[in-house]
Amino acid sequence: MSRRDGPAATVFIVDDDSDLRDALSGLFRSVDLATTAYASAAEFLSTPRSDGPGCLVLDVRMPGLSGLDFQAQLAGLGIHLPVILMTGHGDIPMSVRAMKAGAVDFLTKPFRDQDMLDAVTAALARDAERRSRDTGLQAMRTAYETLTAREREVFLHVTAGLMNKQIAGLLDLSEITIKIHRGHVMRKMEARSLAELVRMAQALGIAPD
Amino acid sequence: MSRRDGPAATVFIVDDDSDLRDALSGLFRSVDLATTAYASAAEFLSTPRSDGPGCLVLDVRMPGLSGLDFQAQLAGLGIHLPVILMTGHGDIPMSVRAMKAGAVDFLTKPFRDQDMLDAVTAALARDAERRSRDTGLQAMRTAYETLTAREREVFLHVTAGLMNKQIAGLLDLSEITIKIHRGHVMRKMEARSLAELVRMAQALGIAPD
DNA sequence: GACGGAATTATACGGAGGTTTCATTCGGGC
DNA sequence: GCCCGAATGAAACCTCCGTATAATTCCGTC
Repeated sequence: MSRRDGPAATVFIVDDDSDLRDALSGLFRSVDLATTAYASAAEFLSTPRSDGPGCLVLDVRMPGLSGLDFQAQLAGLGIHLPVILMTGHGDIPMSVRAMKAGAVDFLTKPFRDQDMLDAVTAALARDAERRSRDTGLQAMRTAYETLTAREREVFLHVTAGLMNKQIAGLLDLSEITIKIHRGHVMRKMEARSLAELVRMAQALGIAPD
Repeated sequence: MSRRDGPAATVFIVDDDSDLRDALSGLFRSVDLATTAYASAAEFLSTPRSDGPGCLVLDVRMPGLSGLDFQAQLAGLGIHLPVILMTGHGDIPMSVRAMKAGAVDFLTKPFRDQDMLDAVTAALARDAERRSRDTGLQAMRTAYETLTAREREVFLHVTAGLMNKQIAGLLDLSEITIKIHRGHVMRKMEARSLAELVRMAQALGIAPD
């Protein structure tokens, strides 16, 4: 509860150079950021870790998986932490590739402490933003899971703007049945108005076309 | 009508090196891309130009405004063309800055023709995507402009999910008046259902909170 | 001063939404 | 065989939405 970036944000450092790991750890601790350091991507992956807010600071050149390769794999592993890359022997194509892949920043060693701190601040802000976007969405997805197949059909057509009788015609059902399903959808999704349901459909990516 | 990127996509080249301008023009014409070249940012800005689809290919080092400075100014000038930067004497911080500012790519001279073509293809795709997003939005904004102040208030509350009588209470009006305004909103916005109106509100950034 | 648009409200009516109650059918699962 | 949830639907009832008609007020323009 020390900074504006929220509770328990952790900077995960992955670098094979123990001196740099220590230096970075000290730097981040000096601004009250929790820090955990690893000597390799493999060590990071094999160590149990809470999925709290944070960001990754990766060295590009490491034995085993390079920082760039590791970055490319993260999404597939379900890890969405923002990434900051650093390198002592980089080139422009490398940095461009990293930025295209979504890196927050790409720093060349030696870098100024303040540049690293700025990058981490930006990364934590991005993570916080993603998390707040995700939080509401997760509850919606969970609620959506509880819908039956029929209810999902009705959900789709209702949020597309069709009237009950039109949906009834499409699905070859009676209007009263649509009303029942529609009521179930509203209750299960915890929507208090059609407008809210439409917004949920948007957030869930349930487009009419 | 020669490529999948739509009608009349133009590559705008801005570089003070006339040899490179000619080479790039030839390259783009070889794949049926319309091309216009300029020797400086100022020349580009002072030349009348249709606002059709396209992208910009900028040299970083130019007399007058540099490619990076020019890129930074584009949004303020209402120009949203995707930017590809190229340089013969760049460094990593420069490329990172450009990518952070939204550049599609950052190429170092000499580059392979195919790399430039790939970058342009990506840039045109990004432009086409932005345009298709913008097209519908522009019509909505125009329609929204025709709404009176009262109608906009009602629009806001309706798409927030409030009932007519609740809106009437908030605005200290009778329910029938809300119904009238609501009808006007639907007609002026050309929305055929409440769901459609809610989606428009989302697209227009008219959030309840 | 006349005209028109915006805003307001009332009455009335028809259509659409939503819930409750009751009832039937169909598949699983114990 | 029995129970349960999902799906279906009919009847009744109430609320909400939407429009048409008509009227009043205010404000700015011609």
